[in-house]
Amino acid sequence: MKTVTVYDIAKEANVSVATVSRVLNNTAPVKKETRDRITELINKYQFQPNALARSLSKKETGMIGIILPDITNPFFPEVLSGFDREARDNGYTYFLCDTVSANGDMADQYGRESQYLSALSEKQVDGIVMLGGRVDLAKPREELTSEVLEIGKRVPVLLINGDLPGTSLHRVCIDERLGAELATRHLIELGHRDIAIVGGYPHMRNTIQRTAGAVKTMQQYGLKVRKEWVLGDGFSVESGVGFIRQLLEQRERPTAVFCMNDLVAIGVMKGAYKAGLSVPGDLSIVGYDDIPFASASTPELTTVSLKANELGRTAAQILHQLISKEKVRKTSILQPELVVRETTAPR
Amino acid sequence: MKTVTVYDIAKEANVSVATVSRVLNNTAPVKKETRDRITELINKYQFQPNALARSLSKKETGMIGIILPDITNPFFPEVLSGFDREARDNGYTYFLCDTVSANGDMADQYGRESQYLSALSEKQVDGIVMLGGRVDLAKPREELTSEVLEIGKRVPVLLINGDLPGTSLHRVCIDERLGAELATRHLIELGHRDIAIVGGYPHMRNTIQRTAGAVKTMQQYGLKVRKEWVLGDGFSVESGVGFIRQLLEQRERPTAVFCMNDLVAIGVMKGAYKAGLSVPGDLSIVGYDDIPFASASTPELTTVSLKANELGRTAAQILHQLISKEKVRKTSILQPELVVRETTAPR
DNA sequence: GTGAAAGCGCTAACAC
DNA sequence: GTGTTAGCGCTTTCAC
Repeated sequence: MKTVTVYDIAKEANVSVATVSRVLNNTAPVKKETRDRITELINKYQFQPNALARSLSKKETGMIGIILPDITNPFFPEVLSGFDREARDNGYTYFLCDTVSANGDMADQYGRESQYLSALSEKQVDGIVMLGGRVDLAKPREELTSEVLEIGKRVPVLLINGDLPGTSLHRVCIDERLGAELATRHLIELGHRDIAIVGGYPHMRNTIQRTAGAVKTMQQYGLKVRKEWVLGDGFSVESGVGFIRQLLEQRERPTAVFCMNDLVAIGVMKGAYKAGLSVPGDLSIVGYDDIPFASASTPELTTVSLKANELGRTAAQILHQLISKEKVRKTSILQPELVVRETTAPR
Repeated sequence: MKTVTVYDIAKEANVSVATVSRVLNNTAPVKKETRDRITELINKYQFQPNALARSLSKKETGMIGIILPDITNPFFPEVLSGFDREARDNGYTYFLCDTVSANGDMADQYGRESQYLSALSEKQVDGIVMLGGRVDLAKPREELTSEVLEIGKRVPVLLINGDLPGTSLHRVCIDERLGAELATRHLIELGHRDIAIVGGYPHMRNTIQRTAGAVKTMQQYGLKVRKEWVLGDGFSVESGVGFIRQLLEQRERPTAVFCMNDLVAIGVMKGAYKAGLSVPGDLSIVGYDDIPFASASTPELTTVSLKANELGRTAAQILHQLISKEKVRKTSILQPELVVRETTAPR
């Protein structure tokens, strides 16, 4: 079953391939009569132009690459979904490049990012968006940065909620500090003075910023930030369970805990239950991200919405503008929002 | 900044493009000396072969398309993650085609599937996998089927947990009936006799099969299946909340409920709490899918694992074989597994 | 309004 | 071992 090409259509229609191409792309007027003849043949043979050939000559593919760490982390599908919608509407189709997921082997995460980066570049994608992974690092190694910078010269690169110091790549972010402030202030206004801050990784920008926001707010209100109530290393449910256990082992206990993300918050909640505490009766908990589970748990989780969907949507818009060579400002910052639900209560 | 091509490399190395191509693909022996010279230039210019051109001439792209309804539904990232891992290892990169997500506009879901189907085909993907959407329909419209069949003639198509009656497309599935049997039997063995079956959509194959499995099992044990305890139309948390409300309004109440998926189960659990019931004290609940949240909730959800990850992994394997023109059996069936956690207890 | 022909960048016979 | 050259299937000047 030979695949039919513009030549086949052209021949049978007694025109040149140029004309076929013209009706295909509506790129120049064609006499209605010939146009109809061609259209008919196209339908007859179910002709589908080869996108590879087209892209090769047009030097644009309508393909985008999106590199992220783990689609299994519910935060990412949310931004992806916003991104998808917008990108789709603009006629793009995208490669999903997951650098960790499944094998859970973080070890070579950055190596995999590099592989994808060059694979995408070879595939001539029109644009690349990165989130998580190296762009989350507070101090990425030099090569990690320069590599992206190099790619960025050939194709638009957009960072979501990340940065690569010194590159001035385009990025769309959430105001992380503000999010943390919102959460902390909420707790304080409920009368809490003994607040723990748990989760995250000290080498990640988001953790640093969120922690800074929380600490600053507590200090503004004259609250003391206790070292032993600031626990790190983990973004998972399990780590959350561990954090609350550590907290409960101490002589003095906090009455509220601000978690670096919702997964940790869920873990903390689980751990609290197992320890016989009631939430929010004995312990108020606020998360961060507002993943779907946040509203599915019982009690429903009070959290900070990162506007994941909007983040993705905005990213797609900006990337599109970048690809269209429109002027775009380097950094777009979205405002997070506190979502008060059921895990927080007056002290 | 002109992009460098094999010609540039060839010229500077004083060889022909053929030789460059040879070292690029290791497709024929090249004298070490010339090889080194070429390799050096490749590095010097950071030369990256244009995958479009390569694919155009080789007639293979290393690209796969995967069409699914909603990446925001936690079941899908799980299978995607298994798929990703395996596909990546085999050198594929894939387009994620989400047909619902974000806008939540189910209305034109099938239309979007069609669009993606032809977009992928034009992009010359090496294979396509479909899950959810039309392949979940018990009785898909004729065009929905024939369209896929048509595409299937030009490129391998694999269905995950779905089918298109009369097409004999390759597919990898879970034994849905068995899963439902496992769940139901578990409940019965705990002493429950009043079991409700809630969630799903009557026009979907999985719902039909799961319901059939549950009903059959109940009958085997001589239990009565009450019409008013079989509630449909919904796979969401909200629908679950609605189902339990309906159940509790009735004069006689079930002591256990088998849910069509975990989201519904979570909703049922929420609703039960709001109504002042304790789980599993007053009501045992079992879900279906084993999404990550199933083990994160409190109490942790007893559910049937669909082996989502394995489903994805297997799909990638089989698709690879299909692409490599190896012999593969049409249907692969995976066994589900009951995961007993905390939402089920003796009557 | 339409055609001829030169690319786009790579691979793969085939010849030497 | 290496070079020549004809594709792969489409777009796009430039003529007419």
